[in-house]
Amino acid sequence: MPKVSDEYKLNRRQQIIDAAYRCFVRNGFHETSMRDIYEETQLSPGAVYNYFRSKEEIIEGSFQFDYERSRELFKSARHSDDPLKALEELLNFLFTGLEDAARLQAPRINVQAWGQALINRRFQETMNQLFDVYLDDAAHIIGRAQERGEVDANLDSRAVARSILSLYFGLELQLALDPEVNVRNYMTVVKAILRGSFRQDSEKGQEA
Amino acid sequence: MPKVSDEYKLNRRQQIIDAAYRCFVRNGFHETSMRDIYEETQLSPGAVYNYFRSKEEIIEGSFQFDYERSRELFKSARHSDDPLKALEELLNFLFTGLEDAARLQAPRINVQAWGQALINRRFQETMNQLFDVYLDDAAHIIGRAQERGEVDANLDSRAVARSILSLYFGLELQLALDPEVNVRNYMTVVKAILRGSFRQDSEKGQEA
Amino acid sequence: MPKVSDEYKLNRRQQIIDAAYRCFVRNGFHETSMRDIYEETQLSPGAVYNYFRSKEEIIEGSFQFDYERSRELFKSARHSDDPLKALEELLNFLFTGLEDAARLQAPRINVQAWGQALINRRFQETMNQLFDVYLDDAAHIIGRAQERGEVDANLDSRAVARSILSLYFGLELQLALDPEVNVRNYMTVVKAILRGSFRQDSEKGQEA
Amino acid sequence: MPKVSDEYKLNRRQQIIDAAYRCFVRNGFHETSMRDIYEETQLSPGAVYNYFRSKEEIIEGSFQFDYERSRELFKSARHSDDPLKALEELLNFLFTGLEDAARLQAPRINVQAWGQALINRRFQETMNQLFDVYLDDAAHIIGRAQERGEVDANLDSRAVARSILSLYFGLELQLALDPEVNVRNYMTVVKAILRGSFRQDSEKGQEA
DNA sequence: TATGAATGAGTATTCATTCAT
DNA sequence: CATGAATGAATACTCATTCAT
Repeated sequence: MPKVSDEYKLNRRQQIIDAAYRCFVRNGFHETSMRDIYEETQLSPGAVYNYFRSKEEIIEGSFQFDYERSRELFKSARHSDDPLKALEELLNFLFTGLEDAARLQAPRINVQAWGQALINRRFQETMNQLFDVYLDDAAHIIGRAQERGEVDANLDSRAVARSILSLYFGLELQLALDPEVNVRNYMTVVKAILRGSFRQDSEKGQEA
Repeated sequence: MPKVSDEYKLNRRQQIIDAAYRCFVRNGFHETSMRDIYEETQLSPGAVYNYFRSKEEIIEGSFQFDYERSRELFKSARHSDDPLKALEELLNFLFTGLEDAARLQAPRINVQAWGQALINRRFQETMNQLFDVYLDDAAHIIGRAQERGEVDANLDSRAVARSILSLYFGLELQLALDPEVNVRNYMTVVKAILRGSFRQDSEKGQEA
Repeated sequence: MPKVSDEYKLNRRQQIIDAAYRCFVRNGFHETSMRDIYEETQLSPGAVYNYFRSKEEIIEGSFQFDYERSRELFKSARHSDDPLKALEELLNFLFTGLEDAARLQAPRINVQAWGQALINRRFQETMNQLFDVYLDDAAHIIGRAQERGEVDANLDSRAVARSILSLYFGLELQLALDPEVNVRNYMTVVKAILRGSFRQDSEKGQEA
Repeated sequence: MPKVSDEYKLNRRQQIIDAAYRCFVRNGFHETSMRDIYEETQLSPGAVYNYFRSKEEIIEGSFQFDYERSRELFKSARHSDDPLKALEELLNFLFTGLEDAARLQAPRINVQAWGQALINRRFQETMNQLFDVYLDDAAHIIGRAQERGEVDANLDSRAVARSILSLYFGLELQLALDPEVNVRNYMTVVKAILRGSFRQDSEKGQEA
């Protein structure tokens, strides 16, 4: 086979990642052998190794957050006039994305990736970077909401950011174990928390 | 060699689990070989296999939620006069437990266990059972709070329960990646959410 | 299988080396696969790896010069009253050893080892050490013979030592390619060289 | 692409051999992959295979004694009036050639080729042929010297020839391991052996 | 019960070679 | 002639598990 277009190569690469993805969803990273992958790909072992240097590289290739898009949204939320509203819109985007991802069983991959991140240096760094960026942005947004008197100023803004992250990743975990989880209802709850309408006024009235 | 007391056997069993636990924290389930385990145990391979039928059994043995105690607390919370208060106390207990567990690096084990649950039938069943029980109890408590007009009745009680579960497991994930996470501050945020004091009145005043 | 005597283990080790030796003689280091070795051993792959950490270790184990014995002889030759006679006896021993070794096809292994020494650091060091020791000793012996007026003092003693080494290794090479080479006749020539009786007086008489 | 001149093809062929030679000197035949070779050549795998049918053919191509020239010299030495003198000149030529070859690290290739000859039929035949021709010629020359009373007639002429071959190949081995070996000094020793001046008269005088 | 030597299916990866373009 | 993607048999080595002592 002669020289081949970059597109051809990217397609092949994607083909391998897709095949690996299906294997990983079925059997996990460790129960999936290279054999499984290249049989699923309908390629020869050598062909797979033309596109990836190792199994680990394939694993890394198989989970890709839409990092760019969400980072962008976080950034713009930082400068919004109404930080909580921007945060809500952002979460709306993220949770909707999760709903789609769940249909592709991405949570199954990602939950395994968390475990991998505890073992593998490169994974860990990627994961930490991701978390830190999100935490920083979210904490900043919360901080601004606190300045505006919209969020209890006594709360640690980073802790609030962590709780929001938990609401996201906790849902991802639950979706991994059960893809039928009703994401819409869950989102409604998250919004209620952000809006302060989770707890009813009745009691507050009593307290007042 | 003569028959040996049950206590002796239990001790040996625990000794193996402890050794395995240390290995798993260090290197994860899959990067830990049986060799690693029996070297850490100072036992022979055959000896280990006298107490566990397989590596998988050891893995299963190595993560044990304090299932009994928390179930009990959930049960009693179900019948409390002040469900939200009972829930808060319950979460207080669970989060404090997590703080302790983090010192033993248990979250590192549990996060891996989530990944394992996606692959391994038995793990999955255990995990689902656990989740379902917690979800059922928490949803029931929330339902009662809704009946009492303390929580927005429009929210799906199970979705609320899921969000609470997320706040717990999301923290566990963050602790696995970074054991220095400030659990106290996080708990304060969770309480603020439950009490409805997360969002400030200022804006609500405007709405009124 | 329980704990086993050291003798047992040494025997197994030797059994593996012997099997590998036969394979190497047949097919060389590189054309011999681990599979060949453990099939020749009638052992399982794992069993072989209980005794050797790698194929390379087996290769190293498979060629063992009688280093100790010959070193000893070299040493004592250094202090002999009649250095050339001692050297001759020494060579007698070495060549006879080679004759025996040739029956076991050892030269085939050693010639390959020379090639390996050019590639592999550890081999090279071993080989160089061996050569240096022999060269030093032989050069010293020649030096003493020169002092006694028995060898042309204009010759570089180390170069003489090198030529003696060549007579040895050159024979080994020839034996590797053809085990039927007549070692006795060859030894006679070497002795004639050492004794100066290789070249006939006839011509010298003419010169006188 | 159009048909191409023979010169072009020969150049390409030589280019590949040169590249392979460099690789073999560095890493040996077996640690050198075809990949190494065609990367060193700056050619594609397919291109290399247009000029050589296999890796083995490249290996064969990479070591080429100046067979023709030395055969010629041997032949003429056979018919010389002064056989020993002719032999000395011949060796002079061969050793000088070795000195040059050592600068190109040819001994490193040849020592490996000896090992290869033990494994590979074609190599073995080539090598044996070479040896036999040399041995036959050298033995014949020695025989003539014996007839002329210049060499001890009791020595087996073929054994003498073998010892001379050893002096040559033994030096090659030593040069492979250490290219700094002083070839000039070594040649002086070889000449002294041929001339019978290696051993001093002093002792002989005593014997007389 | 404890031992640890032995098992052998399984692993990721390599690499000489081919052939469609 | 040149390209280089594809092939796939072969490789060294691992590791959960067994079982004779």
